[in-house]
Amino acid sequence: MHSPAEENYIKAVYQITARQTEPAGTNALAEALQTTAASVTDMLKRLSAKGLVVYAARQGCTLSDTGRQLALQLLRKHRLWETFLFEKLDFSWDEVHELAEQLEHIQSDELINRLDVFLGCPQFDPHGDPIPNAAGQLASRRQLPLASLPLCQPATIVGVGMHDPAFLQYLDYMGLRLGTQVEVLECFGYDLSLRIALPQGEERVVSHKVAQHLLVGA
Amino acid sequence: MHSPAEENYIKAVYQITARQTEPAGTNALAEALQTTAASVTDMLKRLSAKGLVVYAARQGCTLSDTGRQLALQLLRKHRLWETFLFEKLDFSWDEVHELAEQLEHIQSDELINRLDVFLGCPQFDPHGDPIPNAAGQLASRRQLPLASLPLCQPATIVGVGMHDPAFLQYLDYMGLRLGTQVEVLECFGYDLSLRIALPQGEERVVSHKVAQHLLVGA
DNA sequence: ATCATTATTTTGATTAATCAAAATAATGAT
DNA sequence: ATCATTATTTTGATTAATCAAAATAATGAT
Repeated sequence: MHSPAEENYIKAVYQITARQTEPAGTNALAEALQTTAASVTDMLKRLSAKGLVVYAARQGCTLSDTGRQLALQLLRKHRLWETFLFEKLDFSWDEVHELAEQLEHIQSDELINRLDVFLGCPQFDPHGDPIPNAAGQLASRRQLPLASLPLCQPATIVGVGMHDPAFLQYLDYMGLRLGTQVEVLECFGYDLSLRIALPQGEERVVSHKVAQHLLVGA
Repeated sequence: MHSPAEENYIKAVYQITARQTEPAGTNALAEALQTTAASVTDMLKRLSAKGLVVYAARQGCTLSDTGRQLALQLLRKHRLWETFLFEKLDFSWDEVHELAEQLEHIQSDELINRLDVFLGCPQFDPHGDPIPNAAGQLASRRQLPLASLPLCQPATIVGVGMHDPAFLQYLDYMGLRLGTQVEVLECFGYDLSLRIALPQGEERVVSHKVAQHLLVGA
């Protein structure tokens, strides 16, 4: 159906257009895909001919409806494979992304649906990101950065706003995992770092940057 | 490291040279890979330059030591994925091959070793074929075709000599699965078909062709 | 409005993988 | 030994994916 290269472009367009209102630019795509602008222009023409993207020279690129559906299916596959690797094969949450980048290109709806059932139809992946269902729908959830959580209001860690392996390893080291109960005890005005309470009377101090990328549900 | 196309050639050379003493011919490879002789000649030159095969024009092709190691690792990945699909995702033994053809190209030793552990380090795949270990070693086993089993000697189905989905579906339908106890009650001289006993007093009659491709362990 | 900078596209090439058709080597029968 | 058949390779092309360098369009500052 579609080559891995094509699928990677579709994912990149999806990701870039998800965080901005303008169409994805050639350079932004080249950056995201670790390739050159010339290659991107070339591929966008092919994807446009296939009806997966809307593209006109120098206007940038957006996904068509079919392109968006494809992107959501890829996201579904990626996140289900991540869940499999984390839950069943005991990979850590900083290791699963790279492997899922390969696994998401396996072509079989039947396989992915059975994997979904095998995993118990999870709603969220190991990073707390929502897993699209077979129809491409994403669960939504009430969440806010730990940095925005009021003092003395217990909450649960439900996700991360950054997927950098170093950040994830740091969170593991600090005992800050999905599902962990947290409560902000004190905010230091100087650098906005937070003193937080964990279960069993444990305490941690985390920087503002960390608190911005730790998502909690009330 | 190696492209899926290269890996498929290596597998084909392995399979062909496993069942004959001569090197694999260009046409035989083209047939196995569903491609043309011209493409094969071309690829053999590239694989030879990479040191994976031994090839000289019009002499046919054999695997080098590194090529053989690669072939065994591919076989390991293929059979472990088949086992996963069969044991965990409830695919039937006639469905697993095609999916494993894709999955075997996933590049990660760590992944495959963890999958191995997750599956309980199985020695044999859903067809009863041995799974190479991480060092490329294959378990061997005493086995013979049901057609060669003496009368009134109980045995267990341990493998199949043919992987055609239609054959595997037929065996399922007849209740002839890996692990099933069988005993030959009678051989009909006319067409060499066999009347066999299954557990719980069940009986079946199978053709000589079926009996040749059903492998049993005494 | 003009010009320098920046973003994007075009041009010309490359590599991997493929094929059809033509050329060549090997084989087997006489 | 010769010739027809068969197996294999070569030649010339194609497509997908890529890139460096050149060309072009858009943008923003003056």
